[in-house]
Amino acid sequence: MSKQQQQNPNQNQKQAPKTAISPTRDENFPEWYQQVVRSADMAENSETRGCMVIKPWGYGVWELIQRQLDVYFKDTGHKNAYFPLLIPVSYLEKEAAHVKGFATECAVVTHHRLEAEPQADGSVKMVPAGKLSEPYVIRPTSETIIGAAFARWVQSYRDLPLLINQWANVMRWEMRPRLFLRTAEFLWQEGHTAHETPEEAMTETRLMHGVYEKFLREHLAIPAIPGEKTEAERFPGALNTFTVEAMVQDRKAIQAGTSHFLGQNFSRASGIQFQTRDGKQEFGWTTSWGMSTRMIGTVIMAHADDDGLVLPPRIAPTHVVILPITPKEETRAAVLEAADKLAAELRQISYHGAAIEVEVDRRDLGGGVKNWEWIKKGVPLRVEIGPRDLESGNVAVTRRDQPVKAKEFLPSGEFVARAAELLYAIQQNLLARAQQFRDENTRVIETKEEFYDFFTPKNREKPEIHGGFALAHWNGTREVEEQIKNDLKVTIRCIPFGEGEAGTCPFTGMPSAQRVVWAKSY
RNA sequence: CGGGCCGUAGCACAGCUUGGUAGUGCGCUUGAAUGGGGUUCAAGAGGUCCCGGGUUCGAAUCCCGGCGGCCCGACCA
Repeated sequence: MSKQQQQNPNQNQKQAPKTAISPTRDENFPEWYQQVVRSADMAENSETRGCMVIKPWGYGVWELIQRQLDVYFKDTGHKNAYFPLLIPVSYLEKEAAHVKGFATECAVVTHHRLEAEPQADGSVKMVPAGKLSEPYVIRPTSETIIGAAFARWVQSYRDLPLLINQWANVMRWEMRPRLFLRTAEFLWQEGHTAHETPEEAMTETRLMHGVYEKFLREHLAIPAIPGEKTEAERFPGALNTFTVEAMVQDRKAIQAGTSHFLGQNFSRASGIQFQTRDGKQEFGWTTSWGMSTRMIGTVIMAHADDDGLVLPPRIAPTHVVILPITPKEETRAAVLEAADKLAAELRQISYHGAAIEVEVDRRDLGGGVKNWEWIKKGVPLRVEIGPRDLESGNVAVTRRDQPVKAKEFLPSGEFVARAAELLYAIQQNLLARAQQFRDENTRVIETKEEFYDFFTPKNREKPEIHGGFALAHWNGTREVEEQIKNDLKVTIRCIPFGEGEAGTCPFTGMPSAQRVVWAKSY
């Protein structure tokens, strides 16, 4: 691409690109993603390696995700709390599988101060001093330190269930960062609960799993397949891991939220013990579940198009942007006044129990620059109001889920009356669209040949977007999973719930209890 | 940690082969026009050419060493 620009820079500048984002999804999906994030002004890379700066527009989306998820947590009886960023290394060591899973990506704090060390050239270098007797890791997750707290808080069966959630940042030293999708530091929530019986803990695990599935569908307009992880993909230290797997537009899978049944592994490790109803001592049964800023990346890859971000209205920081068209100085004041009046009327309208968020963009920018900015930001509704509309009483409305030029003129009053309805319709349409995309790219597969063909690009040199979700049988062994992963980089994303029909594993000819979902993944 | 590529203005890059005044586009500032679609014109600001050493009258350019980044692989909530 850069070569083309070098060869013919003038032509490239004069030809207005057909799409706001280049390259397009088909041309280069990963690069398209980066450009969407940048064009929407959501986040940027920081000078701290692997970490991002989340800018107001991106953080606004996160705040809405946070706010709405939190309601579900509260509704299901959870309370928020906060635990330390730094975890003593000895805590991690308590659970063997857990420490093994996270050891390779821990940032370690070994010192507690800096000392000035004069250099030969006269400058001063600050070097770590005050070595800690026991190092800390910056939390990659908080099971161990929350477990230690739970051990203090839980004495009796009367203290159970203990239902806690924390909103926090965590750090996992990633080798290959990508904005929102995989960064060294990210924001998330982690729920941690302790229960009296395994049944109760499992019910909790499944309940929160259901909350995630519902949240994705109703708030992010993403249909996800709920199911269980195989042993190979399980959370380190968990007995069961449940996932919601979404498909994004390059047809890969992304894990959009996980809920773990931890059995007594972590309560043994942390000493979460309680006196039972019949006076015995027993270890508690714990769960944990989390959803992160990765959801923002998921939303982008699920809904954005070649003109930039497309936000589901429920998580759009601004629902309606009003663009005053002020071609002549004489009419300028009247147009702005009408725009403000329209904004005020819209703010009286309720959408999902809160006022519609409206912004009047009065910046003195020329032409369609402003309009394109809002397109790239993914605002659900754009409304133009100009001198001609003052006379006709109309406004020009464009939905972000429709083509850029699909402008509809509506009487101003009618638009106000229908604004909430339009937002519901956009939300609905995005979900339907994503659902259709997933269905079109999900295939029931019976043979090994068909399977390998499905996941092999036609053009080896420059792989096109290919594959999708494959529903195929599996004999339940780790060996098969391993083999497929080595051959195709395809893994089992989940074992879906529901009555699975038995069949034959296409890779081994052995019996299979049910079909599982295979895909390449993020 | 292995293989490849690259460090020049806020961003994207040209210039390096063949050493000789630091460039282009976007963005930014100011002014004017324009105004239902990514607008135009004019003026302007902005650089330790990654760092250190060497060769040379002279280094962004050549040589040596270092540091940093990107991509592919490996690893992976």
